[in-house]
Order: sequence, then structure tokens, then C-alpha cells
Amino acid sequence: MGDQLREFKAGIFQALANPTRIAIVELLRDEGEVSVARIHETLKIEQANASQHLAVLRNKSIVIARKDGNQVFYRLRDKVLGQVLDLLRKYFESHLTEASEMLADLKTP
Amino acid sequence: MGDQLREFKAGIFQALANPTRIAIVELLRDEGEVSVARIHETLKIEQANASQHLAVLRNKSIVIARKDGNQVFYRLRDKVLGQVLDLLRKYFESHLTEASEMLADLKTP
DNA sequence: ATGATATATTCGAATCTTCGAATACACAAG
DNA sequence: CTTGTGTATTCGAAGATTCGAATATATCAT
Repeated sequence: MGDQLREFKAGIFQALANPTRIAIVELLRDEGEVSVARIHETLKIEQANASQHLAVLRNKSIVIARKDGNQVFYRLRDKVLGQVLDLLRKYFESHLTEASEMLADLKTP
Repeated sequence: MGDQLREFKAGIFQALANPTRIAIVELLRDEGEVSVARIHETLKIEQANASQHLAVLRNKSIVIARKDGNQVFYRLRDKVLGQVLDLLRKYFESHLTEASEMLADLKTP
């Protein structure tokens, strides 16, 4: 049971382990319900790519789709995930110095 | 700046997107400071594998190492990450029905 | 110094992820 | 039914991750 819970958590983290998907989740957190068109225009990514990322989030039930005629609107299933992102922002800020070093290291390989 | 923050978050999620690493983080959350030996014995993984996973967590500064003679003791750098795991456990429980369906689907490919 | 113990690193194969390109599907308008 | 618009899926290449095996390093004990 602990194992299954860890698999579950790892799956959620995996789904969030991508900057574009984080941007999607943040957009949904901030705007509520958003169409795919708005998502890929706002984030400046290909439509197909947006759909792929949304599929990942959908498969983990992080996100819920609602069809309205032609378009599909997505929303977060649970605001807990928005809270997780907020926690991480605080974490980032409270270790800002080291965090920015980390980022600098990332950018100079 | 929003971009960098998202990269940072994605990096953290990436590091946590693995059941073994989650088990390590939970062990550190529960026991405080733990040697590598205790980690790989408790989790029943190879010593080298434990070191590899610890390296991933170290590179993201999720974990801090302290050398004491022969051995190395690890601890969580910030309890925020324990809190994130707790949030996800609640999330899991509050959607238990669907979550267990998800797991069942995972197991029957 | 030698050997033993604890931890870390490197390597390679298998597997998974990511993106754009192409294509498919669903619905609406005419 | 045809055309257009919005969304989803499939495919393949490039890159990343994962594991165990082998090896390296560091420290302790003799």
C-alpha cells in the first residue's frame, strides 16, 4: 500500500516535471477554465504540443476536460496541486541564493 | 523570471518523479538523518543505486549530506518537501476511488 | 602499508520523454 | 455532403532516465 501510494505520487510528480505543463497548471489555477486554443496561444506552443501535454495531465487526472461544441475547456481537478506549486514558490524564494546558483549551473554546461 | 521559476519547479518534480526517491525522502522526513547503509538496507535496493538516487536529490539540493568518518548521513534540506508529500497523500485519499482505478489501470497493460 | 568497510562514480543497454510533422477526428456552418 | 475550425493521436528522431556491473575513492582498523 505504501508502495502504491509512492507510485501514485511519483506519477503526479512525473506529470508535473515539465516547465510547459507547469505553465499550463498555473494558467488553469489562475484563470479557472481555459480552452486549448487559449492555452497554446498564451504559452506560445504548437497546438499539437499543447494537446500532448494536456493528455499527460489528463491521464493522471490532474486536469478535467469539458467539451463545449467545437472546443474543449480544461480546468484543474483539485486546487491541492495549485497549493503544491505555491509551496514550491515559497521554497524557491526562501532559498533564493542557492536556487539561482542552481539555475546558473543548469545554463552553463 | 516566471520561466526560471518554472524550470526550478520542474527540476524539483523531476527529482521526485521516482518511487525510490520518494521512499528516500519519506524515510528522511520520518527519521531525520540517515546513513546510506540504512537507506539501502531499509529500501532493499543496491548500494550503488541508492547513491545514484541520492546524487539526483543532492543535485537539486533537496537533500544535504554530512560526512561522519566512514559514513555519510543524509537529511532533508527543508521540510517543505515533506509537506508537499503530505499534501499529495491527502489528495490521494480525497480521490481514493478514482486513484485506485488509476493504479489498477497501471497494473493491467 | 594492507585490508576491510562505506559511499560515489562511470559505463552501457533498455526504456521512457519530448518535440514537430503529419494525420485523424469531431463538430459547426453553409 | 462539403468545408472550415478546434482538438487529439500517431510516428520517428533526439535526448534523458534507470538499473546493475564494474570501478574508484575515502576512511577506519590492524
